[in-house]
Amino acid sequence: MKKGRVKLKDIAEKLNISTATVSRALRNRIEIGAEMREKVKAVAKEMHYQPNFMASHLRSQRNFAIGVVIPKVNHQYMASMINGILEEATDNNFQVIINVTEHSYEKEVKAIEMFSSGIVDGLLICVSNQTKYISHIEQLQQNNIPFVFFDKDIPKIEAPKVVVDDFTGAFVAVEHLIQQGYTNIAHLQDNLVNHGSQKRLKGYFSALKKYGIEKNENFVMQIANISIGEGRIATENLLRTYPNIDAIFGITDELAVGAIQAAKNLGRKIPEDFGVVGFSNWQISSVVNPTLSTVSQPGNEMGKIATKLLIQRIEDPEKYYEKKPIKILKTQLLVRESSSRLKNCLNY
Amino acid sequence: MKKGRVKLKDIAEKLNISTATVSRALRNRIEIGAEMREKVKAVAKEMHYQPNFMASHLRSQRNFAIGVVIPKVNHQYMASMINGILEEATDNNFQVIINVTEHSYEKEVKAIEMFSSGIVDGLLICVSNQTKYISHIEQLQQNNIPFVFFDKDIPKIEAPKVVVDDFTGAFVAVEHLIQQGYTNIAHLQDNLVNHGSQKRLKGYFSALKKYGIEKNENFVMQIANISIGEGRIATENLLRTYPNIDAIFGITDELAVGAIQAAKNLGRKIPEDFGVVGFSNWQISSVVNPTLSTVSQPGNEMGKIATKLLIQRIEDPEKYYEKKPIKILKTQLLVRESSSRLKNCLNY
DNA sequence: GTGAAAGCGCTAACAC
DNA sequence: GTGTTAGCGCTTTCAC
Repeated sequence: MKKGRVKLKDIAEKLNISTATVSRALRNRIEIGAEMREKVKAVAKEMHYQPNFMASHLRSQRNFAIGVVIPKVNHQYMASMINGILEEATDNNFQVIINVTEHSYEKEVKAIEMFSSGIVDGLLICVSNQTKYISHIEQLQQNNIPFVFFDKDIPKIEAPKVVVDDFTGAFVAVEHLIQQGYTNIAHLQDNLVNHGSQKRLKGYFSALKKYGIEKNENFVMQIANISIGEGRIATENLLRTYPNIDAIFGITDELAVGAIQAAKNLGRKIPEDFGVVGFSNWQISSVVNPTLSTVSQPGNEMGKIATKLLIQRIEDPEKYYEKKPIKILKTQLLVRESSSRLKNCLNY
Repeated sequence: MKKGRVKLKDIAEKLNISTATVSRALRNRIEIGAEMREKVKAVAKEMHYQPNFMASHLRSQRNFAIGVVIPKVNHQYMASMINGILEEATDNNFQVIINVTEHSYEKEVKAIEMFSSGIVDGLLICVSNQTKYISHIEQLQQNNIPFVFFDKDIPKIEAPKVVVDDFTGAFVAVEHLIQQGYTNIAHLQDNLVNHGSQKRLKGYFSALKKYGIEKNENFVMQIANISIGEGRIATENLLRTYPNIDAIFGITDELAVGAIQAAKNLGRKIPEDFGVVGFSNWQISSVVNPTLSTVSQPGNEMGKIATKLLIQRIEDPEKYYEKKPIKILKTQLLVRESSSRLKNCLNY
């Protein structure tokens, strides 16, 4: 596209053949003899030919590329999802283009608009936690662009989805705290916009209920901008107001690490006086002191499944048009030091 | 591109005007009257028109998009670089497409080939630490595709570069350890393929020399696959073989955190008996116990500068063709607990 | 097997 | 101001 780029025509002229023949030879079409094919390929290589995506895909209406929209790539779990996506896509000869929205609704809309404009065959979407409106997603459906939600779910929209079982993940985490003997368990939440967050909240309440612990709405803190520091501040405030709180379930590991810091600052002994469990198994969770118990999610598997679903419907839209499967993957509780009050309960 | 996608022609027919007028109206060209412009825009919106990137850019030879090639997005520093890139690009109305190579040479080549095919106007490249061959980069130059190296430098290639001062960063870190009274300072390295790594090694040697400490090649450990675990294992081996080692300078925070774990496992008191300094200021460095001193790098600034340089040469290739500036940014030593043997030296 | 020609959706040059 | 026309680089009929 820049001046001087080698194109099919240049190769054709050099060999005194037509561009059609060159195009066919480079794409290994059977019509072309082996001899000619090799000759063309040799010249193409020699001239450093790079096919022009724009042109070929404008013509063929196929890209062999998928777009990925994600809010952030800041921890183990996200990284493993991307790995899963890349592995599955590469196996199917698809390119992957990633667009990071930084949890901004505007950037998400822009990213999806950009991907809608013919650059990719389909989309893998993980919505930001600021996404309250969904018209940009509905537009995808109207434009017949296949997409699959992963990690984050928007219940209102009917589409294939791959998510983890947030409810059970949270339930098991809180149940574990209760079984370890903690009774006044607070919960650090995000802004609760996301459906998964709401399900984790329900899991938290449900576990309390099962063990006959009365729920206290004041024990749930909503934190708009999640960070270790915010988790620490929120926990310090909580513990000053309600000194009887003896455990924290954080909706992410960042908040949970903040809770550990706060508890230590206030002289609580972890896990003897105070228990903490996080969610997602970030790298920090195995480094912090004490190490943080957490709910790990199968990121790689999720990326792979989502990508497979997407490619299926790219390859055969009619066949999969009606099918909107929702895959719910299991989480795993990793018990580390921050919640192992009883003996022999560490499993990681 | 999918069946039924609305195109310029559909809008034109509905309004009984030409596609050219529609195109101009949508792009706010002055030739078009305000009334017509609004009418066209309204219809376009109503019909959910999405311009086709492929077509418009094939025609105009301009994308307003830049590609980013990076090995991994796994820590604070990388994330802040990407933020810087996104901020600067957005300010200039450029889209950003990111391709993660996972430190694989093959993926890097594929990513660059894909970006070379007209999808973006220019490239921001951070090479992987496996990149020993450079023909894929040279091809970019032959194809006149503007690019800027950032973070990682390939000395052999003449191109605009934005890097940090690895030599001084390492020098200051090791000097700090010496000033804190550590004398047998080992160094955990990566595979030394990367030029920046080599410069950090030189900085390490140079600081030792300045203070009359004889260098010991056995104190430098090369680690192929960097991780916390590998850092721990390497340090344990080092300390068993050379018990007199009393400090570690790690080329990344991951290795340094591994060193902290190893030293603790072997009963060394940090920072009293043993000092550790890392590089890059990952999130883990402020969470680990004791907190890790590290050399922080101005990621956001680097991303911004690299993006600015790239956009300059996209906008005006002739003017900047000859200029291949090399910007070297300053690092900052953050002294935390892991190396603060003397009083009042903490600065972070 | 190979070439000629049309056209993917859009924009720019040129008319009027 | 607006329409007509050509063509970006490629793939794909349809001839031969």
